[in-house]
Amino acid sequence: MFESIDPRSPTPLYEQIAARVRVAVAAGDLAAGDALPSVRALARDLRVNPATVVQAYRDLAADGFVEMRHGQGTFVLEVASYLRDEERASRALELVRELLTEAARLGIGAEELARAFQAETGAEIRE
Amino acid sequence: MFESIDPRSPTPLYEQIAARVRVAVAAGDLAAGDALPSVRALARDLRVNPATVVQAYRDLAADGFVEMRHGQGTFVLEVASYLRDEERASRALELVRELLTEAARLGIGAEELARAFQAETGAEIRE
DNA sequence: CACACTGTTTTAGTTCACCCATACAGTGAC
DNA sequence: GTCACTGTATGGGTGAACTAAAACAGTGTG
Repeated sequence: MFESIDPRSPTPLYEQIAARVRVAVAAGDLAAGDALPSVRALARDLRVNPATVVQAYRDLAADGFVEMRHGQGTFVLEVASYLRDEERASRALELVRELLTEAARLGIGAEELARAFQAETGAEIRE
Repeated sequence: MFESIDPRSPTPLYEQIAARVRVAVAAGDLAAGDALPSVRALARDLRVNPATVVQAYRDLAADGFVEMRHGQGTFVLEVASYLRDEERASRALELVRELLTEAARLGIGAEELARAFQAETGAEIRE
């Protein structure tokens, strides 16, 4: 589930790990109540220090995504499940609208954004 | 022109200074060909080290906003259209990256965003 | 030339985010 | 209790970003 962690990426390891968990939850690979890999197990798999995984988990806990239970494990919370399917699509639309608004303020049009989006994600965009 | 610099702000001093110049240019307070305050003069006014002002000016020069002439001063450039395009493209990329980061926090991937973008702008996107 | 301005370069100190290592503490099965 | 797991807490090493200081170099005037 957490194969591709890139130590040379400019984004910190703990953020990459947290992002993986968020994606897994959003994609339904992890449901509310499910246990995440233990700190040590995941650290071993990713060849990373346990404290780094802890930092990722702590961030997720601060956001209300998961709950850390001393001696038991880290578990996905209910709240995370509302971000699914239509809800996700709607949230995506909202984010895109914010992007377009902010861009318009700078005189940047949709075409320019499309190019940037394509450059960043590799997606092919046509007008 | 550069009164309000806040040393306690989390945004670096040199970025604050550079931002002031951009605003001044955008607002027309500084026209093409105008000289910026000298490194030392501005540093004295802002009670900041000259090297800090240099870094701000260097950033602006790298963006094509100004030109630093050894022994003469720093001058606002004619904003050639291709430079504006470059600046716009760079800002667009920055905005898209923020979008992707924010989306990732919610477990929303690039694909979902591409769909939303297409729905909102009518642009055709292919993977 | 000297002089007073301009930007340039180099070096260094401070701070902070990131990551790691290690010891500490709770939980549950046996 | 003991054991094997779980998360917790503390301190340290590393490197990058930021700011500063000082010495170096170009320009134009008299």
